Amino acid sequence: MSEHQKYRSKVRQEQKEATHGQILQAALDAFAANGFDATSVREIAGRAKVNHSLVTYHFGNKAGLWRAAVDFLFERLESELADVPPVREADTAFENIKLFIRAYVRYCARHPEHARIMVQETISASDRLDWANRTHTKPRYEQRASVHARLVELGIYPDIPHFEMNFILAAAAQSIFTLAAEAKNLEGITVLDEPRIEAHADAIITLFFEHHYDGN
Amino acid sequence: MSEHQKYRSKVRQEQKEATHGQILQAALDAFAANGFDATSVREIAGRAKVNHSLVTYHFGNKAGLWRAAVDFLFERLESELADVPPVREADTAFENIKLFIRAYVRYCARHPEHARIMVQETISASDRLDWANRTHTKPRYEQRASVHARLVELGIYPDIPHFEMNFILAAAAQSIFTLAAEAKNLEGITVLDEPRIEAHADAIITLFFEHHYDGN
DNA sequence: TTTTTCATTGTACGAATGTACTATGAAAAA
DNA sequence: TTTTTCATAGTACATTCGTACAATGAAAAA
Repeated sequence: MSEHQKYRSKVRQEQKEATHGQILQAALDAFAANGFDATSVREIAGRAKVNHSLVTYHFGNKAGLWRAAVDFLFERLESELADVPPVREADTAFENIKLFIRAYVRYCARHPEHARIMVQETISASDRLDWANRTHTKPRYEQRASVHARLVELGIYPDIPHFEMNFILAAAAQSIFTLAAEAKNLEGITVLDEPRIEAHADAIITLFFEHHYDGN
Repeated sequence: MSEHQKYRSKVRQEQKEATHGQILQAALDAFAANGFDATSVREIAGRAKVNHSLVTYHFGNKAGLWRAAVDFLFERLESELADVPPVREADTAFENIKLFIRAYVRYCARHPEHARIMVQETISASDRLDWANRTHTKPRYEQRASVHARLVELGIYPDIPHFEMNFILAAAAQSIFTLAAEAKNLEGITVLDEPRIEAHADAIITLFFEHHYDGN
């Protein structure tokens, strides 16, 4: 092979990347549905319609595939929320935080596997969680902390710790989509259609920011 | 054996019930930590320090043990929240719903395994979930729906569907305890000590009922 | 005392697991 | 054309799984 050849055959490379992507997608579905330990490499390969050995070939091992899947999730999150206007100017901060909440609710509905995977891993307190927090969650968390401080300063957020606010808001936004099976079961509702998603964003915004009981 | 003998040896019966209870407790811990499929009967037996065959003997099979564990959880929930004053009288409704929220937050902190088990099962959308919803969740949900209607009528709750309110409130109350590993990881915080539990209840009540941003 | 009961223990087995390994064969390189 | 590469497929293996079933032995019953 020529020393200068940087690219192998384009056809082959594209085929390889297609396989890589199929396995990754199948892994996202399977890990979200069943969690890491209860998902078998062979099940993922079956969903992706490839031989089970290809998982080892493309990702080293099962844990490597999981990390690749989680990398994918957070990179997509970052890119899909990239154009939400930042919370900075006092006169637009209130509208912008509501825009952000709405955008995040839509993201949760579009990609429920993200929260499903992370919730299961958090409950198990695995060392995969440590890795994911170090690599993805914590940087984002600290970034939001400064936004939180600004919003408290502006009087938009009540003066409760970011720690509390972060968990409450994330849980409120994610839960009906992460737990869609419960919604289906309790109300016969399919939670992932558009009007219902907007209704959920409305509910959170109303409850947190636009509702006030004056104490009778 | 005499036809009239209803009770076998008390000593033996107590010993048997003790074993039964040990297995049940171990199952709660294990199912909460790893979910149904990723928990092995042998691991549960190991935690309970009994032979693995006793699981089959006492509970028929793994699924039977799971159902017994979930029965236990909901019965304990019922009994531990039994003496929270009901929301009926208009002049005490606001205080009473806050009392209920505080009591529920405390329950979530005291027994995080409850939400952990149910969340994992809901994400997996197993048929164990169908059983649990039919047997436990749905009756409680419908009971709360009537309380919700009363609170909307009184102007305490905003006029958003019970469906939304139920998910948001439950998620807000449960999340920091269900996801205690994340709290530990992000802030180094052990979430289960008493002042922090009260702080969490305060945060929810403030955010939902006592905070209002007037727009400006 | 002898017999019966039954909570517990021990054993066994087919199925499924993660992954290391070899084999294959079409396409790229020589 | 012949040789090499490498993405994919097949095989093999130790380990663990749920659970069926037989063995045990101390306590209860007779």
